[in-house]
Amino acid sequence: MFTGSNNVTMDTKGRLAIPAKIRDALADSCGGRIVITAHTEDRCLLVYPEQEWAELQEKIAALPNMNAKARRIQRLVLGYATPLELDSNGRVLLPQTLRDYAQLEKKLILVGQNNKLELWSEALWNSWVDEDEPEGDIPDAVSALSL
Amino acid sequence: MFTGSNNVTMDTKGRLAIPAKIRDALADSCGGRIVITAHTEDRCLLVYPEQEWAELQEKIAALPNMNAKARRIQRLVLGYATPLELDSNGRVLLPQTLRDYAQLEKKLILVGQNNKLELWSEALWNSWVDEDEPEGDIPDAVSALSL
DNA sequence: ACTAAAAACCACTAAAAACCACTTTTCTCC
DNA sequence: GGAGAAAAGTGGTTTTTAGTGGTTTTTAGT
Repeated sequence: MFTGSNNVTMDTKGRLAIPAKIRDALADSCGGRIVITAHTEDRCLLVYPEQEWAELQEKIAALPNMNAKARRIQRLVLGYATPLELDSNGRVLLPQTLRDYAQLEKKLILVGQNNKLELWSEALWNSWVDEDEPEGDIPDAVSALSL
Repeated sequence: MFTGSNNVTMDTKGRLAIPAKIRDALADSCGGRIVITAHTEDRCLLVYPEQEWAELQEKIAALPNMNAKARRIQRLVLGYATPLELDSNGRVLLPQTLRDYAQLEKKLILVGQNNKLELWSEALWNSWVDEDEPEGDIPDAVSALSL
C-alpha cells in the first residue's frame, strides 16, 4: 500500500529518480516494472505496479465504448499507458507525451494512493490543494465521516 | 485519550521532539508507532496512534471515489499519511511535504483531541483561535450542547 | 540544588541531485 | 540515399543535501 508524499525532481532528460522507500516497495510488489498513464480527471499521472495495471486495463477495455465518457477514459488511460522499468539508479524516463500531459517540469510531487501513486507537477499540486472545496452533493458516507 | 496542548519546537532538520507525557501515552497505546497526515479542513496535521489510523484508513478507502468531495478527502488524507516511529530520543522526522502543507516552522503547537492529536504551526493556531465564528447552519447536536 | 526534559549541537551515513561521457536515433541538407 | 549535425537516451560518477543517531548544554520543574 502506498501512502504519503514525496518531493522528487526530474532531470533535464526527463528522468525521475524514485525515492528509495518507494523503490523498495516497488521492487517487492512488481520487481520495479510499472505502468504510467494519464489521470482522466486531473492533469497528473498514475503510477501502477505491473499487476495492478493488468487488472485495471481489463476493466477499462471492457467499458461500453459507445458511451462518450467511457470512450474518453479509454482513450486517455489506454492511450497514455507506458510500461517502464527502473534503471540501475532507480530512475525512469518519462515519455515526452506524458510530461506534456501533466505539465511536468523540474519539481514534482509523488503521492501515494493505496494501490497506486499519483505524479504531479508541484505547481499543479499546490494549486489543487489550495482550490476551493468541490461543489455538488456530499454523500452520506462523507458527512458521517469524522477524522 | 489525548487532551491539552503543548508548545513544541522543530529542529533544523525537521524533527519534532514529542513531549514526555505524550511520548509515554504513545508508548502504551501503539509502541510509539504513529501515522501523521493532513487535516482536510484546516492547514494542520493529524497524529494518530497506529491502530486508530488503521480504522480510519479503511473508512476513507471505502468512500465512493467518483464523488469529487470524497476524492479530495482521499487524496489529501491518504496522500499525506506517513507512518513514523519515535527515535531513541522521542523524536520524529516530519517529511518535507507535511511541513509544507501545514506551513510548519520552528514553533509548533500540539493539541490533544481525544483519539488523536493535532499539530499546528504556532502562527496558524493563533490566527485560527482569533478567527470569527464560522458561518453556516448548526447541527442539532451542537445546539443541544451545554458547556 | 537536584532531576528531568527539552533544545541545541555535532558527527556520520545514505540518498538525492547534478554532472559528465558516451551511444543511439532522428533530422537536415547536400 | 548518405554524411553530418543535432537531439534524445543511457549509464555511471561525483558532489551536495538530507536523514540519522547520539551527546552536550540549557532550561524548567520539584
